[in-house]
Amino acid sequence: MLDLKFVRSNSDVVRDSLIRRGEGTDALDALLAADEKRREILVEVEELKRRRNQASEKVARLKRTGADASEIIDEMKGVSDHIRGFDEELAAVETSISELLLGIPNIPHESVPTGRDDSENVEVRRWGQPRAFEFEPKAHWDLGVALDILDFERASKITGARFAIYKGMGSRLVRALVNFMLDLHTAEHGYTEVFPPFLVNAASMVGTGQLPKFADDMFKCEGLDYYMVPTAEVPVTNMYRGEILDGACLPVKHVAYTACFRAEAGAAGRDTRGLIRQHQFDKVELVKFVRPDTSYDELERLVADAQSVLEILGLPYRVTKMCTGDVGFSAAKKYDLEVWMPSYGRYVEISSCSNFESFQARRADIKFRPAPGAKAEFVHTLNGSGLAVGRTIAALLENCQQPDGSIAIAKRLQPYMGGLEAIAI
RNA sequence: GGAGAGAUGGCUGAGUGGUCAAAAGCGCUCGCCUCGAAAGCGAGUGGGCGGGCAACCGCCCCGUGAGUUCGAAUCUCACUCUCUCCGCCA
Repeated sequence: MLDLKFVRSNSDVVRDSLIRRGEGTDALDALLAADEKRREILVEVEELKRRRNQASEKVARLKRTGADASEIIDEMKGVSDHIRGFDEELAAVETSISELLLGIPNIPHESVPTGRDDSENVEVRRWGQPRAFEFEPKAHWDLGVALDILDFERASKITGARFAIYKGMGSRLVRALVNFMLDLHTAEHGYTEVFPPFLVNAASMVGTGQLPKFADDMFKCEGLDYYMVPTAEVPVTNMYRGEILDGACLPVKHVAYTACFRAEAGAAGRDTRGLIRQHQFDKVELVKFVRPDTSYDELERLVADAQSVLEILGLPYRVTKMCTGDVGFSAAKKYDLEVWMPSYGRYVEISSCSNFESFQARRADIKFRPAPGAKAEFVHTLNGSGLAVGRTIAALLENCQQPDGSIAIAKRLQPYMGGLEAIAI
């Protein structure tokens, strides 16, 4: 959410941002009109309330001395009715203001390239070489089923499409990757581990920006105000909702494993095979709360932390900078890490690292006190996957497959796999 | 699920219809004292919104939302959360 005062006094900046994102500006115009209307009502109703307060004071004084105050009281009855009417009008305008404001996306950082969609994202760098196979490489869904470590058919029986069962060493591999990633980020990158609830309330979803705009993308528990987390970003960022953090504690860095649940409403027919697009997947997420003047440095470090997972696993990847049309609703700047996926013959997103500046902090009311006694300010929040486990497994199966269909296990992962060097039949 | 207690500022905690943004204490900031520090003493110290060039002025906020009243932290109702006891349970 943007600051209403900022929008009012910099409407041209906001308008330009919407145009750069390829969005309409009707909501902005409606917002500016509602804001003006609100201030008109406010001036009138506040004047009436001032009169009422003065009269109340007078009544109190008169009553204390035992004098009669009925004349003032009768007069104020009319004023109070008037106030009630204005207050109702005001509440209606304020409701529409907050709805409109919640629907306006963040302003992209100046370093974000202007572009219409993902085709105009900018590649920043590459690491590693896609392997030249001396045999016909198989897709991970074929490899996994052949090794009996993935079972999509039974998963669709017990639940439905876009679910998977990991079995045997496949299941072990999930556990190994989660543990490896958590160990790496806590021990080497200074993150504090968190294990949060997998269900969150609507206020949390609003806080990080999933609601109200993206209600169709997630699963809601029927009859309850609970949503299944689409990413650990939601519970972890909202841990500090409504709080003022001690400036001396910043940056606060958390790493969390959760299962993630996404409805994938707009993705019918896409990535229907394999582990790439599932309704349920596992992810280790990095979340930071930082001082505003450090947030872009922190974003670069966050990307480096995520990259190191791919490098240790020996998976070739590239980093792309999202353009204004693909940066996402809440982010001011976003990098994607894309891993080489032989079955796709291209790089596939495996991590998304964003700086939200104060957009989420304002929605979730997360502040910090820069120094003892100083005025509290909004923190900047960042997050990134470190990494998505399902896609990591897909990448490992495909990139580390051997001619006989077995999978070589990366050195750093072997201790987590009970010393296993390869998954074979 | 049943019974009861509670929710007040950065924290502890008083306030049960009329100058209450709210006592007191702690914490914090500044000053005095000191070679320096601690202690002590003094002053200050919540947030949001609006008007004004500014000094400043006004409105709102005591878990959330409705209501009663000329007037609500205080009374009524609903909800949420926390704690205690009972039941159930991985």
